Amino acid sequence: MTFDAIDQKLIHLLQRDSKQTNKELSNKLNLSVTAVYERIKKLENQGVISRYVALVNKEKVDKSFVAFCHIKLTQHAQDYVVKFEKEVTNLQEVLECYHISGDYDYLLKVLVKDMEAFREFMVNRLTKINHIGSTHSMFMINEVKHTTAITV
Amino acid sequence: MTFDAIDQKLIHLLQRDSKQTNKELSNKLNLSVTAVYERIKKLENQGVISRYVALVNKEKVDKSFVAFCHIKLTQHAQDYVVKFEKEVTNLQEVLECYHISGDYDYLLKVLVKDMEAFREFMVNRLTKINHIGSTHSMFMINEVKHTTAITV
DNA sequence: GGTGAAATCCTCGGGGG
DNA sequence: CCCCCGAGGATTTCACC
Repeated sequence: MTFDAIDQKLIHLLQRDSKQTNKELSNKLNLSVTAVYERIKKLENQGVISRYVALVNKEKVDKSFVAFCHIKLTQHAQDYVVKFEKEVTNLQEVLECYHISGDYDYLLKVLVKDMEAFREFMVNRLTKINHIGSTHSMFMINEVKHTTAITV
Repeated sequence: MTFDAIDQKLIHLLQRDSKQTNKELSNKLNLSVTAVYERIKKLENQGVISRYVALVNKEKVDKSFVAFCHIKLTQHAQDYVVKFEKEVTNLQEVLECYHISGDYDYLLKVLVKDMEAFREFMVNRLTKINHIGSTHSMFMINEVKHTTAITV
C-alpha cells in the first residue's frame, strides 16, 4: 500500500479534524471536491482509515486520575491468558491493555475519577480477576503529549 | 457539569462513530433531529467533546512496532524539564508522553516501523535530547485493548 | 481528475409544553 | 429549559466526460 503526497496530507488533515467538509479539504489540497471524496472513500475501503470518533475531554467528565499498571500472571497456560485478556477488556476503566516484553506481562492504562476510585478499582475490580500474580502501579502526574495521529 | 441518560448515550455513540447522521442518532435516542443537534452543540460548547478525528490503522501505514520507554532525567531543574518535554513533544514517533510517579520520571509510547527503526529512533532521536539519565524500554507483543472512548 | 445535479443533511427561526 | 416542525442552504454522492 502506497500513498502519494496528497494522500499523506489528507490523512494528516483528517486525523486532526474529521469534521472538515470535502470543500475545505479540496481547498487545502488543491483538488476538486469529488477527487477528495474518492480519495477518502479509497482510504476507508482500504482500511487505512478505520473509523471516525469524537474525543471527550476526560476532566470535563470527572475522570482526572490516570494510572499505569504493570501486571504479572501467576501462570501462562493458554486458557488463563485468554481469560485474563477477556476480563480485562471488559473493564471500562481500562482504556488500553498491552501484552509486553520485560519483567511484567501486561501494561494497562486505567482511567478513573480519583485516587479513591483507583483504590476501589484495584481492590474490587482488577484483582478479582484470577491468576494475577503481582502488580505495580504508577500514577500520571502530567500528560505531556497525547495524540491519536500517526505520521504516515 | 451534569449529564442525563440521553447525554450519556449520545456521548457513548459519538465516541464510537462520529460519522453517524443526526437522523440516525435521533432514532437511537428517540429524539428529533433538532434535539440531537442542540445536545451535540451544547457538548461541543462545553468542551466535553473536544474534537472529531479519523483513526488510522497503524499496520496499514507500516507502523507495527510499539515500544514503551521509561525515562529518568539526570537533573530536575525547571528549565531542563521544560526543555525535555518540549523536545519529546516534537518527536513524531512519540504518540504519548506522561510524567509519572515511581522510579522513572516519564513513560513514552513510541510507534515506529520495526525494531530497526526503533533502534534508530533511540540512538539518533531520543537520546539526542539532553539530560536523559537512564532509559528502560519494553516492547509490545500484542495490543489486547485500545479505546479512545471514556465511560461517562 | 473534473462537472453538474439529485439526494441527503445541517442549521436555525418559530412555536409548544 | 427542553423539545418539535419545517424550510433554506450547504454537503455528500454519483453518473458521465
